[in-house]
Order: sequence, then structure tokens, then C-alpha cells
Amino acid sequence: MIARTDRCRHDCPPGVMSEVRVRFAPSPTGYLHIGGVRTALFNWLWARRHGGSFILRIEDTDVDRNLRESTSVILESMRWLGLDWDEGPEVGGPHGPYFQSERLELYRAYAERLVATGHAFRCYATREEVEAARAAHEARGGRDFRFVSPWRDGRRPPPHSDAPYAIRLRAPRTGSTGFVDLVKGRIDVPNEQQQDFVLLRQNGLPLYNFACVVDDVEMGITLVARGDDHVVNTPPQLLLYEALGRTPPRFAHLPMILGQDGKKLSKRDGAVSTTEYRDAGYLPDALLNYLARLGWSHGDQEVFRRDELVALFDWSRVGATAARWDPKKLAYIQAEHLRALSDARIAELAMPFLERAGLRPDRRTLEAAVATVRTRAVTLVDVADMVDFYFREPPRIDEQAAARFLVESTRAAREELAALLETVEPFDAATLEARVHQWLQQTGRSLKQVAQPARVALTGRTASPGLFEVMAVLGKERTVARLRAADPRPSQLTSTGG
RNA sequence: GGCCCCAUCGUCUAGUGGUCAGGACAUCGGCCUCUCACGCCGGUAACAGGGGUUCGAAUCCCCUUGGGGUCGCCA
Repeated sequence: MIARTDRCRHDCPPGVMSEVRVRFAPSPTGYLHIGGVRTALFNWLWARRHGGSFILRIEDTDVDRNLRESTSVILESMRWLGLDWDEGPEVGGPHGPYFQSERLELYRAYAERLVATGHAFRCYATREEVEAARAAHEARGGRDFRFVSPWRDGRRPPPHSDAPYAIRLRAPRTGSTGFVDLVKGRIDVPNEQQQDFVLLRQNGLPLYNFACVVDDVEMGITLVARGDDHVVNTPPQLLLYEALGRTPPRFAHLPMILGQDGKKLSKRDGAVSTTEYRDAGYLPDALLNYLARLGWSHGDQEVFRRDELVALFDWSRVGATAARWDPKKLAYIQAEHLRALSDARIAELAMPFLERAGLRPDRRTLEAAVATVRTRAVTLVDVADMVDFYFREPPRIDEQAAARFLVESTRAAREELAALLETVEPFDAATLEARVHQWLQQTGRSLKQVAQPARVALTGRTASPGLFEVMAVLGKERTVARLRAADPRPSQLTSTGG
């Protein structure tokens, strides 16, 4: 206890805030949704800021769609993001197991206890009967169906001794249930809106609202931060806490992340799955920075390091408005984070992408190459792509660029330049620039005339880092060779039909 | 439809009764320049509408409109 209090190195009141226990509870859908990442992030930040515990729990009480496989994708994504958990799958913890599908006896015990205390009851209605009641209700134009079980109050006996039953909560019909949300403020819902929702299905599996509360109670969760879509789940859950005689945690409901069209975020807005951003060469810290700024702010600051986020994050700065996903702004934040990295670090991170392209550059050259593209690239994929020509022999030459610049009329200049370069020593950018300018002056040519043909010969493209930097990284031998090899492409010589 | 939530530039936001309503992304000009970027300078651009409260409202209250969420033996 004392040790835990000491671990809170911030200005929080002793005792209460020092026991921060938060959780992220995804269901195994096969991938980690980018919106879920923000929820996870805010929970994680809160735990880390206060030296508390961040718990990962897998909500797989439904069907068989879960699979270890889709869980591992989520864990992998969390690890890539650097959102480490103190308790959960693979790391264990004192409140495990952390898969709901492995906690079934616990839910049953809680449910039976609620039946015993009169807070819940066994409902023998079949699924068909409930569906029929719903259909009848809707036929009458009703939209807000609430099943009223004949077993709720009366002494009605079970159909027969071993009849299957679901366990339902005996919810209050009057009054209201409310709470103070950390981002939305006071929220109250009339209890008429509540219903005797199912805790345990006939097959013994718990439903979300029930399992969630049991686990949050068992795991000692002090603050539940989750998506906006769960605000309607909170009042029923509050009923459960009351029935259980436990004080509920605090709640913080984060506004949704919408697509650019204001609708639900979908593939049309770019990637929705975390691994896609990883594969597209985004940096975890950049993604997290962008996500944090979606709904949270700290004055005018836009770019945050991870440790700054941890130090600064607070619920009072979380906005209540839904935000739209903006790939352009993400790209900006990503570029900022990339540029904050050293050449060596970028080289290290880009290496897998280079290898994916079949290149295995030596580290020193790669770092030098990275230095020339770092202000031009946004993602690591960009880095790999922009640096490609340094390491591919021969370089890939863009056909249109060749057709325009690697033509007879520029040949003489290219050859003269090659001859000149052969004599330059040392072969560094400053020296190269000085000698080339000297040569230009002597020959009466302009850099504008010579630069593009040389650039295409050297890099295969019309856009590239500065010419002299490129030459220096390439080295004398390859620079000269590429200038000389870059005669009109064969395809062009034959393009007239010869 | 019931219930709940939300509402400042195109977008993310600052603003907590008195500001020329600020910043950032995007966008549009310009500078730099061997291309493309980076960088720098500058511009366009917002308090959804209507009522109140107040000496004074982006800020407080109500209504309207618009948007979102949710109404399962899914999570």
C-alpha cells in the first residue's frame, strides 16, 4: 500500500488516486480497431501517469468467433504500439484468467447469488417466446421493446423441474439512475427505460453488461474509460453494482471517432486496422500522438512525445465532441515524429521495409542515404521507396523521365559532367558543388540545364534529394557509371519501330 | 419513434461573462531553390438558428434545427 502510494509521483490526493486500476477490454474481432486504440491509449496514459495498473481483458463470451488467432493480432498490435499491460493475457496477474470465456463459473456464482438475494430471477421464457413478444410489439409500431417476464414477480412455477432458464435482473421500474461522467458530466436515465436484462443465458454464458461488471468488480477497476457507445450500458451496469452492494468505479465516455464524412469510421477513410498503419510505415508514437489530439488537447501544442503525453494527460482536457479522422493531419504528425529521429534510428526502422523490397543495404550507406530523404519522407515506406535508387543496381528508371531527359540533346553535357566528376577529390557534397559550379561557369552552362538529366541518370526520377548529396552518397564510381550508362533507353530507340 | 449525448474556421481544437475569437492541419499567395521536399513570410476561413438572463454573451438557461449513440439470451 505504502509502496503503491509512493509510486504516484504526481499531485494526486493520497489514498484515492494512488490506486488507479484501469482496463482495456476488446473483443477478439480479428484486428485492433484504430478507435479502440485511442480508448486503450487514454486508459494506459492514466495508469502510467499515476503509477497505476493497466489491465488487458479479452471479452470473448460470445460465440466461437473468438479464436486464439484474432486475440494474438490484438496483442501484437498492442505491443507494437507500446501499450504494455500489467495484467492480462500472456503476462498473467492476480485476478486472472483474463479471458472471459475462462471465467464462466465466476459469472454463474455471481448470478446465483443475485437470485438468492432477490435481485435477479430465473426466467423460463424460451427465446421463441421473447422473439414473439418482440415481434408483436413491433407490429404495434413499438420500437423500444422491453420484455416483461411472467416469472419476474408472481409465484409462477417453472414449466417443469429441469426446464432451462435464463437469469434476469429484477430492475427497478421507478426513479432514475445516474452518474457523473468524467467527460460528459451528469447523466441521468429514468428507470422506466431499464429492463430486466439477461445476466446469464440459458446456455450459461454471461452477457456483456453482466460479465463486464463482475470482472470490473473482481479486478478492482477504479475507472472505466470506454467508447461513447457504452453510455447507455452504464445505467444498467450501475444497477448491477447496487445489487451487488459494491461502489461503482468512475466512468469516462470518449466521443466516437467519425470518418471524414461524419459517418462511422470505415475503410473509405483509410485504414481502420492498427496493423495496416504499422505496415504502411507509421510510427507508433506518431499514431498515438495523433489519436491523443483527437479529443484531447493541451493548449496549442500539437506534437507530443510519449512521455509528454503520460505527464500531461488528464480527463479534464478531454472534449465531449465527436472528432473526424483526418489522414492529412496524421501524416503531418507522423512527419514530425519521423524527423525527430536520428538517421541511425530511421535507418534501423526502415530496414525491414527495404528488405521487403529485396534490398539489403549496408548500415553506413543507409544512414547517409536516410539523411538525404528525411525531410521528404512521411512514412517509413516513403523512406524505403525514396532510398531505393541508392541500393538498386541498375536503378529503376522512370520511363517518362528518361524519355524527357535522357535524350541525345543532353548527352554531351552528361558525358562532360562524368569526365569532370572523375577528377573530383574528395568526393563530398561541398566539393562537388564547388567544382560543378566552376565547370558550369567555364562552359557557360546553367545548373538548371544540367541538373534534371543528371538527376534522372543518377536516381531514375525527376524528384530527388539534392544532386550533390546524392552523388556523395553514391560515391564516385557509381555516379560516373550511372551518368555514362544513362544513354537513351533501348525501348526508346526501338519505339519508332526500328 | 423512446431514451441518452453532442454543436467555435473545411478538419482537430483554445476559449470557462468583457479577446481585433487564438493555434495547428488543409488550402491559397510569396520567399528560398538543381527537382521534390523542408523551412520562412503572408492571406482566405468559425461561434447552427431563435428566444431569454446580464451593463455585457462563443461562454449561463430554454426552444428549434442538425449530427451521433442505443433500444438483443451481440460486444
